[in-house]
Amino acid sequence: MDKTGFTHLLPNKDSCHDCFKKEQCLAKQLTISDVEGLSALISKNIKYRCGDYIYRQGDTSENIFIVKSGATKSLINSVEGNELVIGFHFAGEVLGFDAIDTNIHASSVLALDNSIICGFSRQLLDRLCTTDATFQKELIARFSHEIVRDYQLLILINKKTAEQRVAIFLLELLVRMGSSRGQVIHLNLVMSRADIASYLGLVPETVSRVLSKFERMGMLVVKKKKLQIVNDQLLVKYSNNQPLQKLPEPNAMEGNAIPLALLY
Amino acid sequence: MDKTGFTHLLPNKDSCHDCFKKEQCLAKQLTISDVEGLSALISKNIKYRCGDYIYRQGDTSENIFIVKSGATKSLINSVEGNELVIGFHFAGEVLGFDAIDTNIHASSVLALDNSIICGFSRQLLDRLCTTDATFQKELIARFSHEIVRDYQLLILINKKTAEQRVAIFLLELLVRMGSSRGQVIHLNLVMSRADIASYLGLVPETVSRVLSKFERMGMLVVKKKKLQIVNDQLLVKYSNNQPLQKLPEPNAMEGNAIPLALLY
DNA sequence: CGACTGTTTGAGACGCCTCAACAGATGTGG
DNA sequence: CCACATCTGTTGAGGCGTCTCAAACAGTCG
Repeated sequence: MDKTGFTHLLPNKDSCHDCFKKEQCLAKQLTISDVEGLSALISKNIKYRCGDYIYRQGDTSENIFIVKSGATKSLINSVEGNELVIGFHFAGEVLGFDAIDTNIHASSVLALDNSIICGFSRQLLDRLCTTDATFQKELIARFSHEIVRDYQLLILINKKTAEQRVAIFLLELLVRMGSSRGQVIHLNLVMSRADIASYLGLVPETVSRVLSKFERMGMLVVKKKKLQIVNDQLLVKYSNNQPLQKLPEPNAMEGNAIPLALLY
Repeated sequence: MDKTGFTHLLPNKDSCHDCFKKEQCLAKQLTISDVEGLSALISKNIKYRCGDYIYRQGDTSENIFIVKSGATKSLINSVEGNELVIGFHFAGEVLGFDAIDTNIHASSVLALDNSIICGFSRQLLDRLCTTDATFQKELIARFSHEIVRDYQLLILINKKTAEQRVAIFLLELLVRMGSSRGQVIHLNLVMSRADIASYLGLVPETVSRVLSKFERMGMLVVKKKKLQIVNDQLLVKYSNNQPLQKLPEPNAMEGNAIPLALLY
């Protein structure tokens, strides 16, 4: 409510050369040298608070954005008014590809957490495109990557059960958070159940039920937005829709975790 | 069966300048002059027969393709083996964007009909990207467009009823086929019920049922793959999930169309 | 403290899928 | 030419998974 669009734009005092995310930057070469002073066209380190919009559907596109820290979600408002979450974005990921064609954003993006985001002006984009073949390839590669990602999301929503969707979602988060596998992993969900549900084509109640079931199965421990992944192998099996045996009824286990040995 | 990948590659005898689709071409400027002889890098007028693959998921990407006539579908095979139709492509549309990043196609494309397709080598793509700002902008615009299209498909599959999906699908086809509205329109579905179903996240039986219902409502006449759209306004209403009154039971009408006056 | 939001859990409804039977079109071979 | 198989599309009956609706609870904020 009180947070709508409130942002702090810091002066460009930080050089790209010192950026702690320069390895993943769209324009890596600017981080090596900046002979033409192009990095002045970058609005660095814009801080957003949880709930702030980075841009809104329908806005004129001024920048491409790169998430340096924090997390965001992107969503579309359909004509009926309900909103659909189409993605979550973490450090190193690029925002704003949906507006390059029409110059108008087809989706909104807002911060799920306090986030630092780097703004990359359209002017700079055009300039680098024409002068810098490396940048160009990188840009096109990211476009292509985005399309492939959308394809996967389509499969996810089209053909998977609720349990598969949640399992896949969690595994995907594990990968993107860079966690190592095969041990107890703490996963901090920055998004709400409603966000997850919308993203997966479900309702919040269903997401909640599935997480509860996974907890009863001994796959994970749910504590609000903190998850402990106890058995990611089982999660993988569920993501492939291969539950190993008939599941116990909720009331049959009284909320206790099943001995893992029983499941193999 | 006997059609797998059988294609005819004609010599490059046709100039881009004479191409009947040059207005929609990705590289319009080649159609004006070809000073550098770049159009020799284009494999023109490759003919595909119904069922031929243009490329397969996993193939190394050699070309970008532009549909000159006919129709194609693109699909992904998921790990479980079932295939998912993710799009249909008609004259003027570009194929192969999914492989620019990895150089490996993430989807397959095959002809739904006898089709003529123009192959645009990756080499030429790279060359034009670096030398031609207009081409570059056009390419990026088409990428962006593809992403927005995927978003819309996500909404379609995520939040719509079966009837909405079919109605939206038909209206979309009407637009892309360039038909004028407000009169009886003949629509030739080149794809099977199974293709439509897969694309819309349904099963063929459901598509068939919805089409039958629409026919009973007096919205259209179904004759195999030939559709007559009788009342597209009603189709629009159904696409917004606003059926006007309780529907009559199938057996109540004995297959006769409802007098349209009853519906308003 | 109450108001509010987000989450969990349960009971019931409903939409779409599954399975099955059948019709029509198409192709094949004798 | 017909008999037969195959494939696509249609229609029906029943089941299941997810949604809807409702209630209760926890956590947060004023």
